[in-house]
Amino acid sequence: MAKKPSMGRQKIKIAKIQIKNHLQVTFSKRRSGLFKKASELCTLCGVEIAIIVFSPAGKAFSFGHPYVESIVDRLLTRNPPPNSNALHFVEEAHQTATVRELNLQLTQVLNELEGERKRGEALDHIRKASQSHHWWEAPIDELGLNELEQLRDSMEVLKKNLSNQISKIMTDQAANPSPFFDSFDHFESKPVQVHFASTAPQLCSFGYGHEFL
Amino acid sequence: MAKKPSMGRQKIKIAKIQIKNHLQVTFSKRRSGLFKKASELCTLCGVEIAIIVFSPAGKAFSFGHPYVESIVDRLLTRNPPPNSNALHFVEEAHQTATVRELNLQLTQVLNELEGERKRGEALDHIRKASQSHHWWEAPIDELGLNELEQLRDSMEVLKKNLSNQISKIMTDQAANPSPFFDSFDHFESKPVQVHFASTAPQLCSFGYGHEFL
DNA sequence: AACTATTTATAACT
DNA sequence: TAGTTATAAATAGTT
Repeated sequence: MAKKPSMGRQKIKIAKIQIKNHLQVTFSKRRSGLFKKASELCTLCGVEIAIIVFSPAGKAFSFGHPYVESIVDRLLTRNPPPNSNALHFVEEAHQTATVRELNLQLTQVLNELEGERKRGEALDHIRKASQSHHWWEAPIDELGLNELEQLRDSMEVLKKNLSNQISKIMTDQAANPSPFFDSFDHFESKPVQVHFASTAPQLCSFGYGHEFL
Repeated sequence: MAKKPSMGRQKIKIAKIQIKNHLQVTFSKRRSGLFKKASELCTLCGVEIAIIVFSPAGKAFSFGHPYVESIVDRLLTRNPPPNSNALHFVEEAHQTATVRELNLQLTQVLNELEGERKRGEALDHIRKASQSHHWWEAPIDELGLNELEQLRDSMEVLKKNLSNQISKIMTDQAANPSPFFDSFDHFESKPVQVHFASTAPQLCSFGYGHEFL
């Protein structure tokens, strides 16, 4: 008549579940939980929420209050408050300006993204390279400007070391001037002036999502 | 020394919160919790999720993995609007669609940026923690002539790559009358579909959401 | 799907 | 807005 002492809930790492069966169960449970949370938030705060989920099998699940379509449409059209009637004309008049503004913001953000991405990848490369004996063969295609500058400066140091070392060795042998090193002077005075504006006026990043101001 | 016996979490009824201040706090906390849950579900099950929330004040919050747009687009593709084949409709809505598209791009780029930024910070942390000096500044005293020559050749290649990379970046930054469209060569730009008054065929209701069969 | 031991989220308060 | 604490709610492992 022993009771069954279940292990109860165990702490898990938030990483892709490998066991397929387990994954399916977890997906089902957590999707249900997510929708319930959304439903409660709707009721408690009187807000509109839309959730779209594609299952591992590619099936679509959605939650929407009042409707998924209306909320998606609202986001896309950027319906501010319900007084758009009076503002509509003005907004249309400034359509071009708005587009231009958005383009500017988007460009800035894209630059920022590009910088961050390259930076991350560069760091990744550097990390991997530091563990390798052939670090100098690491591709630099995806390095960002900052990394390239850093690399350039570092290569300058390395060049000097290398130059000294070769000279030392060459002293005992035939002299062999390398045109390669001369070309480095080209980069010496290269001004680098790409600044990434860290502004995203319309959107705010936070914890797990984004806020449209 | 009287202790401080907090009431702790109290059970609440799932109904519209009346106290405005209280509602704001609850909204903020639960929205955060909802996005976290969504994030975990994404990671655990490798699924795509988009969430759109409009606050009581009408502000838009969104969560998307990988992008809100791609998920919305995927849902719409599966449930096509009745007159989606009308080409002139796209032209008619071109202005609006552009704004919408820009907003969407901005959203997805910001999502991406946040991820990259976190990743970069993490890598940066790892790098700083693991090494105090740069690998490329390592002494080369112990290298032999063959290795030095190999190194020199490698640097030749690296230098070319470096040169090309810097030139490319400088060119991109310098000559861009319309940075938005050029910048978006990185993304596959798809035609914007704007019309959501459609029905959702093959829709199944269950617990808190819907399932598209 | 049902059952619990636990973890996690969060209501009330600072 | 951000912490703290006690408690409600969600859920991982199991049946």
